[in-house]
Amino acid sequence: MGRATWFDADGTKRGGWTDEEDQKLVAYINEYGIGDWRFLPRKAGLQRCGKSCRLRWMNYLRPGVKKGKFTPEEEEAIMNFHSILGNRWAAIAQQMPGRSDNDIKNHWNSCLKKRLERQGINQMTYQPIINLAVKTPSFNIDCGNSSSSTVSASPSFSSSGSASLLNRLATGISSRQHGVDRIKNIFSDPRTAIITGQEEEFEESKKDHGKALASDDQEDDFLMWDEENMRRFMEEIGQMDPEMNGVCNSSSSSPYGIYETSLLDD
DNA sequence: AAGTGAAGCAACCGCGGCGTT
DNA sequence: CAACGCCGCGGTTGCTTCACT
Repeated sequence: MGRATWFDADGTKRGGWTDEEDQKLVAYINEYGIGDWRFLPRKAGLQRCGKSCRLRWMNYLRPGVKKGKFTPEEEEAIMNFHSILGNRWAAIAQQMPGRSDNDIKNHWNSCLKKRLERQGINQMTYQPIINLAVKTPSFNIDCGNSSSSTVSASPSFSSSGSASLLNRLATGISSRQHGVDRIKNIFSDPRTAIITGQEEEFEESKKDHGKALASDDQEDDFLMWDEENMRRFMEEIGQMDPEMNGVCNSSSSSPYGIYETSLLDD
C-alpha cells in the first residue's frame, strides 16, 4: 500500500517510503537522535522534507509502535477516550501506548465512527439518535478485525457508560474544591466500568456536589456545560495527561485500566 | 474472470500554538 | 510586543486490498 512516488518543484521526494529510506532514517535517529527535523533529512541522506520524516518516524518507524489490528479492548478505549476528549487524537494516543494518533484517527474514521452510526449513536454526544424508548437488541461488533464480541446496546452503553463517565468527570470539575483529584479518582476507580450501570454512584456524586447540579436542566444524562466549564475541563485534562497515564497504567495489568472491566467482566 | 464499491492504511496539507528573535 | 519560523495536530486525500456481484 501507499502512495506513488513523485518529486515536487524543489526536488523533495514525496509519496510512499522505500525500505532503503526507512533504514536510513532509523539508522540516523538511532545514532544521533531526533534533533531539528528541518536538517535531519539532509544529514540522514534523504531527499524528504522534515515533516515527512517526522510523520514516518512517529507513525511507523518509532520503536514500540504497534501495528496491525485493533483489539476489542483498544477499540473500546478509543471510544471511551473519544467520548471524553473528542477529536484530540494526540491526547488519546498518549493514553494508549504503542498506537500513534494517526493510527487511532484512521481507525476511528474508517471503522468506529461508522459503527456508531450504524448503531444509531451520535458520534459526538454518544447519545442514541433514535428515541430512547425504543428497545434495542444486543449487537455484534462487526469491524472485521475485532474478534466478535457482543456489547449490549443503548441505553446501557450510551447513557450509563460513557455518558455516566462524562457526568462524573463533569461533577468532579464542577466542584473546584475537588478538581483534578476528583477526576483522578474517577479514572483510578476500578469500578468505573463503561458498560455496566453507574447510576448509583452518579447519584452519590450528585449528592456530594449537589450545588453544582442544582439546576433541573442538568439532571439529564449530560450536563450542559458552558464554554468556560468546557475550557477548564480541557485545560485540566491537558495538565493531567502524564499523571493520568500513571493512573491508567497502575490500576491493573491492562494498559487501559480504566475501561478494561467493561469487556473482561463477563 | 472482470467490474465495482467499501474498507483500510499511509501520507500530505493547512492551520494554530509556541518559542525565539 | 510584533514578526517569524518550526513543530505538532487534525482533516483530508490517494492508493491498495478485499468482498461482492
